[in-house]
Amino acid sequence: MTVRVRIAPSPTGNLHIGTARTAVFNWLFARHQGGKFILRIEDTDTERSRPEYTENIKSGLTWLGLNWDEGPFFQTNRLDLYKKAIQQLLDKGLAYRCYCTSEELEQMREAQKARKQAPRYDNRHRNLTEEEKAAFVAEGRRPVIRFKIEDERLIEWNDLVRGKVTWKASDLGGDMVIARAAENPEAEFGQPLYNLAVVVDDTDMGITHVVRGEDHIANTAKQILLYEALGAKVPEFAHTPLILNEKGQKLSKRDGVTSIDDFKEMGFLPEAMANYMSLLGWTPPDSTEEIFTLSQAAEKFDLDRVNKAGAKFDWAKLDWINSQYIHNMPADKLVELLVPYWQKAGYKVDLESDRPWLETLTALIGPSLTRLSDAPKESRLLLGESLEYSEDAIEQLQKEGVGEILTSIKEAIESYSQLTQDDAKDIVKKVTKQAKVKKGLVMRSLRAALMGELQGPDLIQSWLLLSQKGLDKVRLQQSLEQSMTSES
RNA sequence: GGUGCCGUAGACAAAAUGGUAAAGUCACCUGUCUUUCAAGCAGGAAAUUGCGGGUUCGAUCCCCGUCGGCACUGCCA
Repeated sequence: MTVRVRIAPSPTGNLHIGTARTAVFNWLFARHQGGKFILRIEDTDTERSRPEYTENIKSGLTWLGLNWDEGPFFQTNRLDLYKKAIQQLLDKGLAYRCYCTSEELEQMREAQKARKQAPRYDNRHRNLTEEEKAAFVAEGRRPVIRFKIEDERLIEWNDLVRGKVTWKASDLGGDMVIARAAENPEAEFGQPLYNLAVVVDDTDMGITHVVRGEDHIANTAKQILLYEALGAKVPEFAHTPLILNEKGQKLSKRDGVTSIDDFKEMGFLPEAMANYMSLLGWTPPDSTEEIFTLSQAAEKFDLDRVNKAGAKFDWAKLDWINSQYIHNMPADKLVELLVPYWQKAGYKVDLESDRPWLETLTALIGPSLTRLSDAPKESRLLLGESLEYSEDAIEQLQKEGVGEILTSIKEAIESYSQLTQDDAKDIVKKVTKQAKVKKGLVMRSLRAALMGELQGPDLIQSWLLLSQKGLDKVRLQQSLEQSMTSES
């Protein structure tokens, strides 16, 4: 039997991290089993569904490297299938028309709550007489279709993550709505609803394993009933733990950044995101190494190593994983990812005309980056024209003898048309000897003069970069003025 | 209110068919390298395995209870 799994997002928002993580698990499972990973867009909620969200979901999955083998299928293109299934249930007497108004239902639930009872539909229209039906119709009411749920049923399945799960049908809230009321008075019934559409699709698409978040557990119980009613084979189920926010609640849009787009924008790499998401609730068998690609994970992935407890989302760990990917990326590749962030920050960089310089810059600041978006901040002193001296840099510049040292360096530079690394080192050595001071003093002073700060990436490299832009002389001059004015 | 699930260090978590001092990773701290920061490397600290009881020679792993957290409880998905 070939394994077939699916990710079935609804296009009512951008690709959410929770959906993406579910997609990761499905993808890993499919790849490990040599099965198929299918994308299905659940757009039966026509009110809230938007094509741009579908696009966002597709591009997000693609960005993460979660390629699908079939689809995307759209539920709105498959309405006939659902209609047929609903009609079938109606014909078999397993479903019926319910004419309750939403006000009536709400009132009923309120009353139940007031009596401290569990809110549920009381199946009041299950056995309407023809006269009663006719009366509702005459009132202009349009019915929904409800699927009968027999309270005494016990639903059981062997969950691939949680083991044996049992559910009493009486805890499912009464007969469930599977189709909305028709908007068109001619129609038999309206839009099919989630649980019905899912079961029809999963059956039709030959889905063998349904891997989804544990917030769907109650739906699984309902859906098993539907599979049986439709005479379909029940697939295997696996319910993964939820991703939790800092407070331990299900991560939701209210927690700020939750869409994959946002993470991309913030400078996270797709490999890092996928890596981190796979670790949210799953551990590889020999788990001392936590940096791995999706394909490497797929080799070892198994649902029985998926954890049952919810996983708290940890920015620090994501950052660390992201930094690992950035640090291990060759500069010629990394630079291409950095350019947009520089440009967004207002720096006029042009990869085509300035590639070697930008690549050297990238190699220099690479190890300081946690997110791609750190690039402007980490490289601003090398990219920017003007310089603001920090307090300790000014202090450094005002130290005795520093002015002379900088002057010597400035003079030394004049004799080079193009400074090389060796030249730079030679100059430092010479000036150090000449001034009879420690090398540290020269380096610190030079750093203060060139960068305006006392800390940062390798100074010689930074100097060379500035030199290639002709900025070293300018800054040396500027710092000399700075030290003079302050000295007086 | 009901139902379900979960509860190992700040976070993610491993392991034991019940058996010697409970993996690993991040964060944190220290050292090292360096002109400096970061990265890297080396090391350190951190858990009476939610709590109480039971079974047992022995439980964190089994049983009972309890507390806490979360999820679900829609003509959303």
